[in-house]
Amino acid sequence: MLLLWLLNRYGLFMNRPMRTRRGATLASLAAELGVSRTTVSNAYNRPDQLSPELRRRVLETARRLGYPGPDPVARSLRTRKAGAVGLLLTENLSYAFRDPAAVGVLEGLALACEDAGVGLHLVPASPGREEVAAVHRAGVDGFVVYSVPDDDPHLAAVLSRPVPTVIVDQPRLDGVDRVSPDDETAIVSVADHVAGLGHRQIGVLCMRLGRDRNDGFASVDRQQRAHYHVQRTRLAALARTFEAVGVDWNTVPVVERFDHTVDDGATAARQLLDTYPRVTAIICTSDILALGALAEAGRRGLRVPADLTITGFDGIAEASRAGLTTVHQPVLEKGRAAGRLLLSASDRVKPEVITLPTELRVGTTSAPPRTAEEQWFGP
Amino acid sequence: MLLLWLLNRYGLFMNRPMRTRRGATLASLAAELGVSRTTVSNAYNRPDQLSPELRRRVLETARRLGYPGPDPVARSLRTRKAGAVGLLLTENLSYAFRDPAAVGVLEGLALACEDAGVGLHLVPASPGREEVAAVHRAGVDGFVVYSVPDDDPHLAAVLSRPVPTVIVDQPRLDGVDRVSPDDETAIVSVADHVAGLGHRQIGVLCMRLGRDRNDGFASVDRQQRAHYHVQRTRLAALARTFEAVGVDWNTVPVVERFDHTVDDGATAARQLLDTYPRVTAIICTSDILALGALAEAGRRGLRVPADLTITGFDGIAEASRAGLTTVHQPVLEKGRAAGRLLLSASDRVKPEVITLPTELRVGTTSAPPRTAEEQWFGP
DNA sequence: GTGAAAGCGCTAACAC
DNA sequence: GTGTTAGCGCTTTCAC
Repeated sequence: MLLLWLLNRYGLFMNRPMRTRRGATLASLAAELGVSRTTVSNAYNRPDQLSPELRRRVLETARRLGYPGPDPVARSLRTRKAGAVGLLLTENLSYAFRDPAAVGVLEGLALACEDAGVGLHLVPASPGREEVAAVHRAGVDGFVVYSVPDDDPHLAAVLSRPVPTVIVDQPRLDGVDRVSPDDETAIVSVADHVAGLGHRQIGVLCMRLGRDRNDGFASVDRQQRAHYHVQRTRLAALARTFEAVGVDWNTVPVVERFDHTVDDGATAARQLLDTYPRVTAIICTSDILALGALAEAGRRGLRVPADLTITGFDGIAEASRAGLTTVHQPVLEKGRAAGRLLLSASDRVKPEVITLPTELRVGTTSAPPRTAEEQWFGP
Repeated sequence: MLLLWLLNRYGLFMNRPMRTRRGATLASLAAELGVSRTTVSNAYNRPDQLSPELRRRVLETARRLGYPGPDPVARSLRTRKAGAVGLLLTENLSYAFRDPAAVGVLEGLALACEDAGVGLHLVPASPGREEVAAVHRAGVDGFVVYSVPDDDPHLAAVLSRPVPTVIVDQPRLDGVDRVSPDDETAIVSVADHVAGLGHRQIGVLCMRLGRDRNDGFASVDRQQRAHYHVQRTRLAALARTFEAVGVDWNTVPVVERFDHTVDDGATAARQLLDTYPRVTAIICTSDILALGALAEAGRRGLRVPADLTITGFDGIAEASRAGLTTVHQPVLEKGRAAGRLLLSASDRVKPEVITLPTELRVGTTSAPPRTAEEQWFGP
């Protein structure tokens, strides 16, 4: 039994006349049964189109011949439906799977796909790899693109394909569906909160601003030229808000990190505090970085928020556990909305942009700065 | 420009004579250029087969006509290569993405796929859904099946497809490639450790034993009939080890949980301790459950390991952070090995089984039991 | 270096 | 309820 199965599996077991040594096809099944291909096809796809008895015979013969049912690729070619959604994620997977915000999006997207009964095809695309062939090779009905830089070659490849595309977060492209939080409002709410507390000596920790690695301070020029729309927007909004309360943005240190881990957040905070020890608040463009900053503050014996205010962005579970002041965005919903949008794309004609709500969550890591006197003499 | 692009995108923009309103094809491109289809195909797939000049012309015309390159599905049909690996995961994705062990496997698999430049196709298959159509619809070159019950219908569907399959962890099927840790040895090392410390009043927390929900005590019969090979093996090995030191396994409470979360581990521990307060050690078949048990112990004011020994299984990062005594298994390697095995499947003929090493890691959650006197009068 | 012929395996009209 | 016809869009010998 097992032997037969193996032989059959490896295509060595052919009990039907055939030129090649491959398995049975719908045509060969039809021939064996003495019916037309249509009938066999119907047995699988439209059970109501043929008598139960005939259907039983077809399926039974199929089993006997080891016919595994209609070939999905051939069917896709014919029906012009791949039954899968592509996900483009230009990030190390090892990282993507560890970032709760990314996992949330992935999960939401997967849920939407599951609801629709379509597969989720992860396109292999590491950050370094310029190879976009994988995008062209993916047999999918559409793509979800998650947070890539403006000039990502994979994104260009995706857009060149004649299938609907939904971008999550970034970049912002006219004519392309998008799902993203109201980034501007969100970051402004944090900035207002921090500025409102009275902080004027601030520092910023941000994520990668370009496809090139720059682990260190980011000049205003670099900030403005950032290839990542989200970071660019957040920094610009911060600049505007603090300029409005009299802070010269040119004097505000912004530390960039290529990788996005808690450790990187910690080293970024260290770099910031080593050079600018008088900073009273660190605004981070992500919770992950903020958690790192929190760790570094602890290491230096700085009390948060008494000595230092730290804020994040995203509202991941770890952040609320740590009591981080942050902006929450519904990441799972983001992914799910993207999936739904994509799967309903054929119904629409005009590009749609879904903006998700965000919410400032004041935790225990933000407070008014100590006065200069307090700083030197204690409260 | 944008308008043109949009029109083209939605197939309304046809500058070529065509019956349908769909985009250009390789054939239409060839016609336009006055060359054969072969030449156009070569321009994409075998650049060395035609003059650079001609190739340039082809690509240039393609761009002009908005031809997105060879259709991946048609190509797959012709080449009999889908360029994707299917992943069958009969578990709520929301859970799968939260379980570090599962994420590790996923990540390793994704890495292997990335190395090979093939996509990873997540098959939509929730636990409840009996719908196996998605398996048949997936255009993939093979499947990786991650930890499903013996009688999973999706698994049956996968095996009916004429593509190679690699099973990770469970079930154990003759003739099918598999990658799994040495479960037996691993759990015995924990059991020996606990038994060696002198524990005789033990309790066990285990994961789902069948596709039916049974949140509560699991009879020996149920243990032995478990549809999940891994759990069955682990429980059997525990039974054997403790019987060997004089414990009657019939008296050992085993609490089962359908869902696999820290909270479930906590409620399971509560149920166990409420009914069997004299238990001195809780052996858990996963770190997640053990972390829950740890939390519950804290809630009850039980000191670990002074009052209660707790052990886990998997060696996830959270476990080492908590100092949990556990068995570590290389989850990332497991996924990567599965991917490599699958992608090299055509080279082999005989089924291969890869067994990964495990390692007992004694932490700070295991110690000898207090004597009866100590229990009542303190140390 | 280029082209002609021959399908890959299937489904959707439409006719019977 | 069942069969006939006509491709879906592509690659791949093999000839020229």
